[in-house]
Amino acid sequence: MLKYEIVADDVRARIANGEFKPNDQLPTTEELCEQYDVSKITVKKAMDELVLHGLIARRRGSGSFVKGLDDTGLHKGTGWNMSSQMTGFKNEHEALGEKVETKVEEFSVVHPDSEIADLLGMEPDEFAYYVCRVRIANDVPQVIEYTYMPIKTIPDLREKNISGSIYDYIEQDLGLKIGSAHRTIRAVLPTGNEAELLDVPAGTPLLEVKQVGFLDDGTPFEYSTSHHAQDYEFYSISTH
Amino acid sequence: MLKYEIVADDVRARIANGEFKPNDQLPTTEELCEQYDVSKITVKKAMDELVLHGLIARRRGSGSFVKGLDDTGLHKGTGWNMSSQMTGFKNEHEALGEKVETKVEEFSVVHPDSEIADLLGMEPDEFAYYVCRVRIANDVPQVIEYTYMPIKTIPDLREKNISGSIYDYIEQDLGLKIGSAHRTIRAVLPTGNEAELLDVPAGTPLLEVKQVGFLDDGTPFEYSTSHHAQDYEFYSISTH
DNA sequence: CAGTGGTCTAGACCACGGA
DNA sequence: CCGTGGTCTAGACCACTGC
Repeated sequence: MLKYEIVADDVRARIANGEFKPNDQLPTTEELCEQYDVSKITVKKAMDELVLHGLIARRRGSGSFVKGLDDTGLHKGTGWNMSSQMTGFKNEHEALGEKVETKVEEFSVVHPDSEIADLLGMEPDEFAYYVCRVRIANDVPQVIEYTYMPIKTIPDLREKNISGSIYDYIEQDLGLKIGSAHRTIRAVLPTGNEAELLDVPAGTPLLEVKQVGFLDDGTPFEYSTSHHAQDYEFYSISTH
Repeated sequence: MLKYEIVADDVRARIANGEFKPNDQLPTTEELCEQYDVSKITVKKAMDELVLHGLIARRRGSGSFVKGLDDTGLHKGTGWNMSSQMTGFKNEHEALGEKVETKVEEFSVVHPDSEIADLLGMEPDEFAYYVCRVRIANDVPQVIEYTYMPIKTIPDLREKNISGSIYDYIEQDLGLKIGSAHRTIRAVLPTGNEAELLDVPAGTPLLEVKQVGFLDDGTPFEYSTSHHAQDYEFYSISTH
């Protein structure tokens, strides 16, 4: 394990167990260097992680402070909410001990329209898989997904792959690495068909997440639109 | 201007002007060190910025690559969408040359309920300003905001401040610095009153953004709930 | 095995905050 | 003024990719 991860994890643990409370000032960089026997830059990198995840704020000239936040509020679970948004529906819900099912509504090979082809870096004559799935947790339909994946990037997709976790297929079977996702979020209403598949009344507001997924070398591998029911929440931290 | 900012800005410009195209490999770290006459760590920091903003991907052992993305897609404007989400409604829309108005629906001093008081680090007997505003751009109502701000942190708020930009009041008049925001996003329907104020039909889906804002020393200064109409989109980039 | 990016160091120097 | 965190360097070493 990297040194800066050890430092970040340990300081995070000390915040979680109450040694450092909201609004407390943390030890100075120099003190942390001594405590963990690492250099200043390593402490800096560790603290930058905690800033990125919203646990602390640092101010030149005055010090580092634990953010005034209760664990009971917006800030649920381990505090690693952002990263869980990259592991996929199945892994996320199974980690919570929920029963996960997937209903494949459609699975075909198509030429995506030009907007989607552009986003995926595809020529007009290339093919992509098109998958429409309803994801179900504990017998309650949660979300309907419409996904396009270029065949040249994600080859040989089969029925058995798409009824489980496509992310696992990509990372474990194909040996590729998922790097990042660009998302646009809106509020929408279900179509008649969606209301039926998601088992919600017509007029129920849904959270739409449009996403382009990228491999770790920057290649786009997925364009998907998801319509989330059941009061799904998206969590995000911004920094100046 | 810092060296890593110069490097990051210049590489970003070279991507924007087409010198580096989507899926191209960037110069190696060593080459960039020579081009800009800086050290390896400075190039690393500059490239980390670009990774964070979704422009490039880096892979140990093989190189750095421009992400396969058109400017015309999700990736609008200057590519700095995330950071614009920290400047407030007025500054954001005036930067687009739009006429901005604010209708103050309510302005009072209250004891917030215990959940909000907790999130703002307030004792039960403390007071907070409560503001309800409708923000209007080019004569079209865009969003209705319900905001709580602790008086101890944001003192002496007046009518004239809330009809402009509260963020400007905090940063320019009070001399405080805004640091970060934690947001939770859902889809909701307007109440009857909201539909009227936002001038949308009942049943129009709205994007709800619940937010706790923090100063740069980690003090929470704002709890707000916003209901956005007009197909407002929220943009976000996640990394593994 | 060569080439790439990632981590880490010790130490110099700078910018900012607050008494 | 001192104490804080931020930037930057030169260079050592490590980890991963891909031929």
